[in-house]
Amino acid sequence: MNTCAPRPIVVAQAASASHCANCDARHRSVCNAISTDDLERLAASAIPKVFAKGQLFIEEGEKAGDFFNVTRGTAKLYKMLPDGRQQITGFASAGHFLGLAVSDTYAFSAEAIEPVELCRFSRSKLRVLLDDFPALEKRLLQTACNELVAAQEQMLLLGRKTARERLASFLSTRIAEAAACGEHGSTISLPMTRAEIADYLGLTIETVSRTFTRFKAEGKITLPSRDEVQICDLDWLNGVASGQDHHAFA
Amino acid sequence: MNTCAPRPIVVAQAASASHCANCDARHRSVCNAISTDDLERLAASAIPKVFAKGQLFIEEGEKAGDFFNVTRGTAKLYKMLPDGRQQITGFASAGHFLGLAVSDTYAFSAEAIEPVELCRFSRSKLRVLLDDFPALEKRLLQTACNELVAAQEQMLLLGRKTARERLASFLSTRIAEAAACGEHGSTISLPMTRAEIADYLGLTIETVSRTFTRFKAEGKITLPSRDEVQICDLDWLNGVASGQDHHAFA
DNA sequence: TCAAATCATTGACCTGCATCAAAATCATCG
DNA sequence: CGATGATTTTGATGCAGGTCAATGATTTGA
Repeated sequence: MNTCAPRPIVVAQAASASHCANCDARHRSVCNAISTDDLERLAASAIPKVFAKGQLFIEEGEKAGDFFNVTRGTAKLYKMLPDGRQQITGFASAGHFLGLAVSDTYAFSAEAIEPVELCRFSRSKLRVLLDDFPALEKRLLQTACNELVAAQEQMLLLGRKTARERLASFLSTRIAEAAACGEHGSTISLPMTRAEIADYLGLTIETVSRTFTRFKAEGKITLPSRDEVQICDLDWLNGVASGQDHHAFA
Repeated sequence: MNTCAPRPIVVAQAASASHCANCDARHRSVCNAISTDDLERLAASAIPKVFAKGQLFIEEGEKAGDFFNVTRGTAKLYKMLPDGRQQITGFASAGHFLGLAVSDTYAFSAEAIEPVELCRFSRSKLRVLLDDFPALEKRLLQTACNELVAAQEQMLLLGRKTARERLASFLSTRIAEAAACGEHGSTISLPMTRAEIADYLGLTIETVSRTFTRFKAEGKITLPSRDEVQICDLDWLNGVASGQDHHAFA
């Protein structure tokens, strides 16, 4: 069974306490552009939904009728070629806004890689919200700019970095994201499989696995469990990630 | 000498006819969000500039004080690794808005690959414009979304496509862009060198050259000159670009 | 007009990562 | 549990595209 609510569920509250007011992801999502007083307006347009691991909830090429805001869990965003080759363009976790596209069809697919909770906005309802709350639009533009910067960084990775550098960049980014969320440990947990890491980094499963093994053999990381990585030498990791010593052999 | 104005220059007009009103690129840029009546307001904030081929006008990591809107010519946008490896993330031609970044430093560098004319906006002046013209902000968000979609497509290319597919995608996109600008011929002119194409596609100069040669040998394109490509079989090109027949040998 | 510099093409060879193929480990559930 | 299937690791081998090295072609400038 896929149960998706490991935290206490707040059921059928009085109308005054909207689900938006209780949302853990609010402060880190675009919704923080809406003042507390206006949260009910927001809550009226946002329909909470839950998807089990493996469920596809955005499909490339389909009519783009809805926007989503992830409040819990992680989804992979990806594009595919007709013969099945897949490129994951990003992982969306709590606070991530999905569907930013002017076109009337989705440009990518999205699938839950662990139980995902999100809020759904219809295109039309979002338009009304944007007209009523210019701050929300500003916030959305900011978000889009940040994603653009991340996308450029990923292009550098995919176009010019070696397998070692790609995996180091991936781990380095994850550590930084965890730190930004207040988790300052040296261990990160990876909700995605090796196959998904490979599809994100433009590599194969085997190369990802071998590179993990080599990092471990070099004493730079440990692998406490299948989905945990402990970074032993963060400076070294960041150095490799940024492409220093491409041809050094230390 | 680098002279950059092959078209008649409009000099020192009466204040009533602003440079924005005469701008060829206006209708295809974010500036078309501003009504004709308000053009003077826009012109007062936009300072025209010219850069010769080879000039760097945005440098990654520098303080991001200005935004730019290209009105003529082409610039390459790129990121570099410390050892010189370069990834071009895009080519910006007339109508392209540059500098979209929330951070206070530029995330990429920009260099003119042919004489470039552009309008410069200071961060502060742009902010005022955005506050006064919400439509401009909406337009900017649209633009950012479109670039995001293009970036995702490029990630698919860099992460999963073969050299043949990459070059075919590049040519296919260029043909489509030309068509969108009203040029419906089967010949495209490339303002960039082979090295720049390579840095855009995540390949080497040699591989780009060899792939061009093979396409020519297969009768799918001709190369009338160094910077022109004529597409003989557009359907074939689009097929290869979209990754069909990865393992076909026709 | 010609020399020098830049850019493009072509060829020979090499390597990092992909592919193919087991084996080992882990997760799920009857 | 213990069996079954999924995931990960490891090994052997192959190849697409990189590297190195000339040679042509085109542009630039004196």
